[in-house]
Amino acid sequence: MDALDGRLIELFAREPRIGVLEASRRLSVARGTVQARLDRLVGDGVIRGFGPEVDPAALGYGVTAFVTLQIRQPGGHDPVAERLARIPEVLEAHTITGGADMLCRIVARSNADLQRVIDGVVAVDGVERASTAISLATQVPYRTLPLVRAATGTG
Amino acid sequence: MDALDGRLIELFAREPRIGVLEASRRLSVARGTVQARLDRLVGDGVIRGFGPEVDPAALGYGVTAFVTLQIRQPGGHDPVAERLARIPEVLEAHTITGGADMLCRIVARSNADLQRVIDGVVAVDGVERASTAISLATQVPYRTLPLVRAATGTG
DNA sequence: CGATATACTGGACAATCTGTATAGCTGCGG
DNA sequence: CCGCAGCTATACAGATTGTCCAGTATATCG
Repeated sequence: MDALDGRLIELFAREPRIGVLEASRRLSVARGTVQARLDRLVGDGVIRGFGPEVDPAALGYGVTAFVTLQIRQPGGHDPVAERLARIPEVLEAHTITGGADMLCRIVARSNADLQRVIDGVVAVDGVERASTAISLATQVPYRTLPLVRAATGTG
Repeated sequence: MDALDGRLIELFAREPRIGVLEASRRLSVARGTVQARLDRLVGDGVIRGFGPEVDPAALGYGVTAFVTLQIRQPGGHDPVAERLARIPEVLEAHTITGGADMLCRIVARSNADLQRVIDGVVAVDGVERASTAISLATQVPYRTLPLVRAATGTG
């Protein structure tokens, strides 16, 4: 990861459609270089992929909430996670340190719908207790560019 | 959003590189249809973009933590968010309901480095208190495909 | 110091894809 | 019954991709 990698990622983040050739022009390097760098970044897992980023809100799921769970320990976390994964509205789940055992991000169509989703979560076998915090506003939307810049000494 | 949209998103999520033409072949529809659908999905904001997904862990930031903040109310949330946004390791920040005022996702290079990042967060003017939960494992990685399927009645 | 490996440049090629446009067909709503 | 919207099928020029190659500079190693 050097500065060129950083600029490359930034460029593609800003204008994903430009393609390798145009990118090489913008960065003033040979096309083969861009191609090689990109292949390496993907190969190393730095870039997970170029999939479409779907906005849950545009799909009608305008309510986001963070739910912390307390798990009945005997079973362990994995079986719980496996069942949580079956709920489409559970976008993400982590085991965490601290008072709670897991933290998940869920979405719902409305506050009323949120109740339904939460019911689905607490109905998961092994979940003892759930505590919900609704996201009122996304002050900083998920991003990684500043981190890339920090890591590569770019911009 | 109908089933074709769902299959289209799923296809591009699985193999982002295939291109419009190949996608039209896979879905057995005309190329123009795929192009029109894609344009509409992007136009409607359902698909935010096709930017590279960067893995912070591959960049050396292997530690993820969720920090809940209590904010000194007089200033409001926005100035705090604005300052949090300047910290590259803050990947995301929300204002939330419940005991705490904000929840942010941060990353760091190590547990020791996490201390540095948290110090940076609590140093933000307006932050009264911070409570950190380290992510031990990502049981369900961030995903939206199941939601797309649920919303479109796909597979 | 000399030899080898690595990365980048600049160029070439065929095959493919994109952007864009047209015309005809079909189902739905007025 | 008519018109509109969405889809199919097709066309074409221009651009891009995947893949080579040779030459050069920088770095590494013995």
